[in-house]
Amino acid sequence: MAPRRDVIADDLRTQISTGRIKTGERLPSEAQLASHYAVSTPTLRSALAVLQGEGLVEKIHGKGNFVRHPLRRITYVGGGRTPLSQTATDPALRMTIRTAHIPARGHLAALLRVSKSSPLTEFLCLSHEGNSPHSLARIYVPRDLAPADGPSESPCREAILVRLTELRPPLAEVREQVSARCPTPEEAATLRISSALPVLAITRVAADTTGRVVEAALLVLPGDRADALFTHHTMTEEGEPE
Amino acid sequence: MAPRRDVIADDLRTQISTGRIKTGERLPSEAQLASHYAVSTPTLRSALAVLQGEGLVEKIHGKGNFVRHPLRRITYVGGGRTPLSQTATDPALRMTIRTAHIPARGHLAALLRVSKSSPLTEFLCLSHEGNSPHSLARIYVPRDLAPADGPSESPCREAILVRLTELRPPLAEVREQVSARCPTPEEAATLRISSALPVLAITRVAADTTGRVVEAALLVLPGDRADALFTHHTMTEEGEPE
DNA sequence: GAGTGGTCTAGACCACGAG
DNA sequence: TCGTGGTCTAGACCACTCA
Repeated sequence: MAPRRDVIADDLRTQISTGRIKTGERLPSEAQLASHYAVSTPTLRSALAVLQGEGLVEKIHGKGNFVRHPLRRITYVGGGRTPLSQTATDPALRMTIRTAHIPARGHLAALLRVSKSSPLTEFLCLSHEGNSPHSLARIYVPRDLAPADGPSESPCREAILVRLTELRPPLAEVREQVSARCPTPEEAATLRISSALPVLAITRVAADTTGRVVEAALLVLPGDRADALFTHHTMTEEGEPE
Repeated sequence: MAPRRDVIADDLRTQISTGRIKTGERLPSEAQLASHYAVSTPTLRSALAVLQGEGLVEKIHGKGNFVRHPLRRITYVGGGRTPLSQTATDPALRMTIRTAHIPARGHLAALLRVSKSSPLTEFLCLSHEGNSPHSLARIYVPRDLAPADGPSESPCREAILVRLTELRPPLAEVREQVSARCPTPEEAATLRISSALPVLAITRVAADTTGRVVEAALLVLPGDRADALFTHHTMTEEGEPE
């Protein structure tokens, strides 16, 4: 005999996938659902927790439980040609970028192989589809390689990143370390995902032909709406993939 | 004011990390802990759930809650040179392999680009450190490329995989699709992880110079004990990394 | 202030593991 | 059989959102 929690979760999942509860719509209140299924509130809440873990439902305190928009799955393409490869593939994504000038702190200094408190430029990129945040990227470059831009708030979309790519010297090596983990509370808040939803965390370090690190990027992609793809060509004379 | 759940989780986490509760040891029973912290059992259980989500504690029904051994983090190295790159780096890992002959079903047939029910050999690899499973790999190759081995149960460790690597033609392209997700119930059971712990799921497809797919692998790496590393070299004449 | 989710309680009963 | 965790109840009280 299956736990009531799972029975209820299954039922709601079916109602969502068959469209009986429409996407973006609010579910009945937890109290209503609990009495409808004749269970107590904790039981009902644990059923909802299952759906949250699957990324199907989003709870908003004081407002209710909402069916999440099934977002287009994006694919991050490894190899470091562009700062956020997915923007190239999917023009429907909007992107907001915040620029800041900061000194290299402990972890970053090590990644970029620069001395502590040496000047960096940080690009905080958040891509959206509609109102739903889609991915988060923090890109750090030594300040002398960054576009000398105006103050810290620039609305000019991807132009910055394009310029960033043009400015930097040809890359010799791109290392991407990938891990699966739960988001930090801040990441969960910015991406508006449950803190139980796995994210793909990618740390990308790109070095030029002299061995100098020209970029370090910390990427966070919600597991339910993003993959990463790495293609490795052997025996090919510099065969440009894509 | 922080939730009691988090206060308790913090306290237990401290006790674990300072060694006051030793690794591998059993925690006091939930009832004892609940009365010690003066909370109800559901509250205490939700505190333990936090620690399970962090991979610090493992519950075993009917036995108790145990502090997990902090396993060596392994690194999967992309590029597809060896079937499970981490074995090369870490000789302390044991590995059990089960071989089976199966027909290509829907998903696999597509991955390997073979017709349905064409013969495949499946290698089911489970790597261990001590008693703790470390990673799970299901490797599929067309049967004519597989080592013609004996019956379905062969204990001869990595020899099979080595032979597998030697047998296959030189690779031209390796595509690795990486995603972060929660494990399926079966995966959670074999890897003995909580079903809330994120895993890194890697689908690797390797093709030879003629474009024939010679291997498809489904890798599952628990997020708390494995990363993946992809290195991309540009402008280098076939510079063999590693 | 009305309605929503967030947390917590004190106890019940069931299912699993080991002796 | 006994001790363990697994599930569930019927409420209580607090915190957030919005009119």
